Amino acid sequence: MIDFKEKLVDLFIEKYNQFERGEILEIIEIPPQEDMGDLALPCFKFARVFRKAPNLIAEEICANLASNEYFQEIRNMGPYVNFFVNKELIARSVINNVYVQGERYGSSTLGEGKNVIVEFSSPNIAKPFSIAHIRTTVIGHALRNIYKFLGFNTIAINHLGDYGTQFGKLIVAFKTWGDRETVEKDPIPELLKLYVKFHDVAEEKPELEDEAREWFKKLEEGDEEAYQLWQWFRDVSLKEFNRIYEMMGIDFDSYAGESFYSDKMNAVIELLEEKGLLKDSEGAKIVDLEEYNMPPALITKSDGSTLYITRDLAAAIYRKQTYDFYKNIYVVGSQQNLHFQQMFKVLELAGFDWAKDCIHIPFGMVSLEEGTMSTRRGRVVFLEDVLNKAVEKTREIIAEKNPDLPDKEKVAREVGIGAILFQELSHSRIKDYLFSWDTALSFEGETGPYVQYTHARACSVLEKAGVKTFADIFAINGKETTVEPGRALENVDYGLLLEDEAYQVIKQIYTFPESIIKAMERNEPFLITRNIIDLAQAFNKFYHEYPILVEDPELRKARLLLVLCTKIVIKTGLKLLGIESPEKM
RNA sequence: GCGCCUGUAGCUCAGCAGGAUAGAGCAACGGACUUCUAAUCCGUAGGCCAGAGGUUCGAAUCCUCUCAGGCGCGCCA
Repeated sequence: MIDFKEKLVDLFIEKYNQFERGEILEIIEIPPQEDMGDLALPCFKFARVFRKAPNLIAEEICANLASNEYFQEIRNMGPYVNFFVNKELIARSVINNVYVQGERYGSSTLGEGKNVIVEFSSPNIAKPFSIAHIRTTVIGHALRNIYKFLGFNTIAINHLGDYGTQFGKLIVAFKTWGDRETVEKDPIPELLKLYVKFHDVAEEKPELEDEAREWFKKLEEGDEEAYQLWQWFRDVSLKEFNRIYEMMGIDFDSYAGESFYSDKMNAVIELLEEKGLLKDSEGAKIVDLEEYNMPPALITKSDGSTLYITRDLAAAIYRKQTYDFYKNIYVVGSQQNLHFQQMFKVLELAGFDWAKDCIHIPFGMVSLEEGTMSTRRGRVVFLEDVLNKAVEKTREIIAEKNPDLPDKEKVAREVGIGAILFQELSHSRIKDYLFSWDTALSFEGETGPYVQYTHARACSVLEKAGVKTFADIFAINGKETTVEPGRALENVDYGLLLEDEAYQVIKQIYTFPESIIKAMERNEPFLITRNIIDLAQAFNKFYHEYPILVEDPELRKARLLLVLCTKIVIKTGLKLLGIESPEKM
C-alpha cells in the first residue's frame, strides 16, 4: 500500500536535503479537521534553523513544493503546510490491497519465526468464573489473535490457579462437611459453598487454618488422598470452564497451571541459593530487593512450602526452555503490579537476560454497584449468566425486529456474546470499571451489535446485487471474471468514489493495518475496536447518503467495491477481537 | 506511612513521545423509513480537561505540589 507519509517526506527532502528523513517523518501530523487535508507539516521546529517565523516558513515551503501524483494539493495554512492526498489514488491503493489480501488485509510477516507467549484467563479452580475474569480472558484472547495475525507464533497459556493453600482449605472443608454426590451434580457452586463455610467457621476456630496448611503440605508431598481429591476438584472445574470458553470461542495451547510446576520448584530454590540471592528471614527464605526500592520477595514460607512467586519463577524458566520466547506476556490485573516487578527483578538478578522480554499487561478492576466482588461473601456475577442474559436479550430484539431471520439462535448467540466481548475491548485496559447490566446490554451506538449490524447491512447489499467476490463485481460491466491482481482494478473508475462520505470510508480502511500494529505495540486491543467503530460510522453515513444499487454500471461497480471492502475489514477486525460477524441479523 | 494507577460533557470513554476551534457514544430534546436492514442517519443542547504553581512561542498532554478515588506493600493467590 502507498505510504503517503513517506511520499510527503520524499517530496520535502527533495527540496530540503539538509534534513534527515526520520526527523521529518516524526513531526508529520494528522490535521484535526477534514477540510484541513490529510497530513500536515508543522513548521515551528524549523524556526530556529531558518531564523524566521513559522508562518513565513510555511508559506515558503508551500511555495517550493509542487503537487504531484500523490498529493493533489499542498496548502499553506499559517504555521502549517497541509497536504491533500490524491483521493483517486488512495481509493485505488486501498481497494487493490483489500482485493489482493482479502481477509488477510492488515496481516503481516513482522513476527515470523518469533514465539510469543500470552498467558491469560487463569481462573482459580473450584471457584466461580465471574465477570472479574472476563477482562484477562477477553483481552488476552484478542492479543493472541493480534500477534498471530502479525505473523508471530503464539502460545496461549491458561495458567490455572490449581495449587496453593486454598486447596488445603477445600480438602478440609470437603472432608468435614462435603458430600461427593452433591458436588458432582453442581460442582462449582457446591465447592464454593464449602469454601465459604470454611472461612466462616475458621473465624471462630483458627486452628482450621493450620489444618488447611497441613493438607496443602501433604498435597505437595504427594499424599495419595490429598492428590485424589485435588485431581477431582480440578477435573470438575475445568469441565465447567471449558463450557464458558466454548461459548466465547476461546481455546488454549496449554493448561499448564501452577500445579504443573510443583516438581520444578526445588530447582528454582537451588538456583537462587547458588546465585547467593536467598536470605533467611524469620524462618522464611526471601530475596531482598530493598536496593531496588521494593519489598522482599518471599520464596518459601517458614514451613518450607512454596509461594505464588516461586511457581511463577519456575514457570518463566520452564517457558524459556520450552518455547524460547521472544516475548512472554502476562495478562493479569494491575493489583499484581508489584508481584511482577519483583518476579522480573529476581529473574534479572539470577542472570537471565531474557527477563526483559517478560511483560506484564495490567488492567483495571471490575467492581459491582454493591461493592467489590468477593467470592467469599457470595457477591459475584457469574460470567455465564452475563453471556446468557445478553443472548436472551438479543433473542427478544430479533423477535421484534426481524422475526423471519433464519438461524435465529445462532445469530442471537453471536450478537449477544459479541456485545459483551466488544464492550470489554472498547476502552483502554488500565481503567477500573463498574459492571452495569444496562451498559452490558446496550446495543446502540458504539457497541458490538452496531458494528455487526453494519457488516450485515453490507452483506445484504452485496446479496441484493448478486455479488459475492471482487471478481463478481469486476464482471459487472465487462467480460472479465477471472483477473489478475492489480490489472483488473484498472477497469474501475475510482473517480466515482470522491464524495466526502466515500472518501472517509476509504481513509478508515487505509488506517486499519496501522491500528493493528499499534494495538500490538501498546498491547491495547481497543485500538482496533476504535478503528472498526469509526469505519462502521463512516460506512453508515455513506450508506445513508448514497444509493449503491444504481443503474449506471460503473458507479454501481465502484460503490459495490467500497461495500465489499468495508465488509471484509469489519469482519477481519471483529475476528481479531474474537467476535463473529453474522451475515444477517 | 511508602509505592503504583486513575481523575476530560449528566453518564461511559477517545485524545496525553506538547501544536490549529478539546472529540465520540449513551441519556435529553427535535427531525428522517411506500426506495439497498431505522440495532441506522441528521440536527440541538451539553466543557474552568480535579485544583494550584512551573517549563515552553504553544500545555488536557511534560515537571512539582495539593485534593479525590482505586490498588498494592512477609508466610493468600
